[in-house]
Amino acid sequence: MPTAAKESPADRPKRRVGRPRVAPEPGGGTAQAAEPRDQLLAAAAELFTVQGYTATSTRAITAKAGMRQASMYYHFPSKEALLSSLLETTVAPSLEFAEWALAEQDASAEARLWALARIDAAQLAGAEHNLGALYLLPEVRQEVFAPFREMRERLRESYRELLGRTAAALDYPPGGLAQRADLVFGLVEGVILARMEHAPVADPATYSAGVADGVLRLAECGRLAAARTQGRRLCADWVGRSEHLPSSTPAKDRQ
Amino acid sequence: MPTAAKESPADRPKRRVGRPRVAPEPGGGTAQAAEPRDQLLAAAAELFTVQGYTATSTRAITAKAGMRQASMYYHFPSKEALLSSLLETTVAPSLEFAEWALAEQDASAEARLWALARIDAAQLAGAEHNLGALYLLPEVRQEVFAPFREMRERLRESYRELLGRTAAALDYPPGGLAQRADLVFGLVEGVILARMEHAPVADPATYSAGVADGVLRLAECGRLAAARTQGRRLCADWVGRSEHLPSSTPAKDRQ
DNA sequence: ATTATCTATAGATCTATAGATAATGC
DNA sequence: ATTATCTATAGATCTATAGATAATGC
Repeated sequence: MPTAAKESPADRPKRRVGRPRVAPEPGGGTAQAAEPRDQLLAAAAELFTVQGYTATSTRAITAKAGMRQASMYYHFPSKEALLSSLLETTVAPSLEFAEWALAEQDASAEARLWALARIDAAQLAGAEHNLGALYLLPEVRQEVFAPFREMRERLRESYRELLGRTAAALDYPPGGLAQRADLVFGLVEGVILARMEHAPVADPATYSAGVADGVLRLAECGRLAAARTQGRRLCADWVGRSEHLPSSTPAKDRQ
Repeated sequence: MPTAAKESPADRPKRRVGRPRVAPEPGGGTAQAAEPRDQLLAAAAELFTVQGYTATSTRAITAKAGMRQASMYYHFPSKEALLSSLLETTVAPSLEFAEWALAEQDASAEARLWALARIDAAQLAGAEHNLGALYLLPEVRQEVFAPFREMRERLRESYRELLGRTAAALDYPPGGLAQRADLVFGLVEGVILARMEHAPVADPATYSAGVADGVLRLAECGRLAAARTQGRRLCADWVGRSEHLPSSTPAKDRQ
């Protein structure tokens, strides 16, 4: 008989290699069967978004993940690495879409702008634990996190670029484009702020479509209905497309 | 001869009561002649907004203010009290305007909404050290800061209230008002996010008027020009009004 | 005497490392 | 033998308090 099934069918507690944990899985939070690395990421995501980075101790993270403080360092070299990993998985999907949309010359700039806002807002609204708030952590200004700030800056640039290609942009006053782009970006990220104070967004799909509509209103593009129709198609194309590719993000990040 | 001039005319270094400081005023930052309490607040404002609350030590604050770590506790009972004081002076002015505007039944809801956004955005854009970012600090969720979260919630409510009184609101879908209010609030607070990543806003007056215009576009109020004209008048009324009153905020907070 | 600072430090953290240990794999 | 955990702890913080001290005020 060749090698037995690598993943046990989850009907038994799955015996793992290595010294067993002494700390119990705390009820609720993390899925029991998850990999330790993912348990740590999930715990850190919740604590960093709610309490902040410096205010969250490695002890608190590991307690929530169900292990001892020092065991974290078997999976991550530092506390910073945890935040880096979370930042990475948060910004990457939106940025990938932005760069794909920029290249889709067939669609109108308005439709692509709508679609970008729609995808971006949906990701912010739908993610567990308001991950977008991680970018607002002051600690992200530290030099270690510069790569993620740059990714985010590229995302902002994509908004500016698409906005500049809309027909309405021709009528903006000099210097108005940059300001308008700030407003647009702020509108999308308003999702983060809303989540910080309210409960999680009830219906991400509707909400993010409303955000995307708002973006076009702000941009003073007319013909909203047409752009929305075409934009929806772009979103659908992207989702279909990325489902065939070997996804870089784990399946549970999608929804 | 009666009591001499209480304030020396600033031509001499002004001899203060109490043991002299040993730490030098660090160049730049704080005005030399400021009160120690204000020096601490200014230092904390810069450090909290840039580095975050927990990541900023009392030692760093006092070093920037030009005194020793323990001397802070003569002026403030705790590090939390410093943040509380900053939060208070940041939210109070906008909230005062909001409550005045809500009561000004003579003006249209559109004009008052424009004016609120204008005043609020100008305060966020013009303040030194992006003080609005203090509300985004995760630590503000702690119970001690609940009063300030409530003040801010009342400000958000004011936006919702004015938005609900616009003519356009009649056409919003059910449940659309709350979402629209979130978008509006997010748009205004986008100023904070823009400042977090860019340089300070070059021209707060123009910028904040642009934000206020954007709010009405988002709200789908027509007749923007009329609302803007009336809104500008409301802003002017308020500024004139508050200059006669005994201001609760120190003079240097205005600008 | 009062004021505003200082020095020194207690006591409580917090991150990361060293080295032991209890499982499975072969 | 390898893996994934554990216990224990070094070393570096950090906040707040105790008590001394160097000015001015009267």
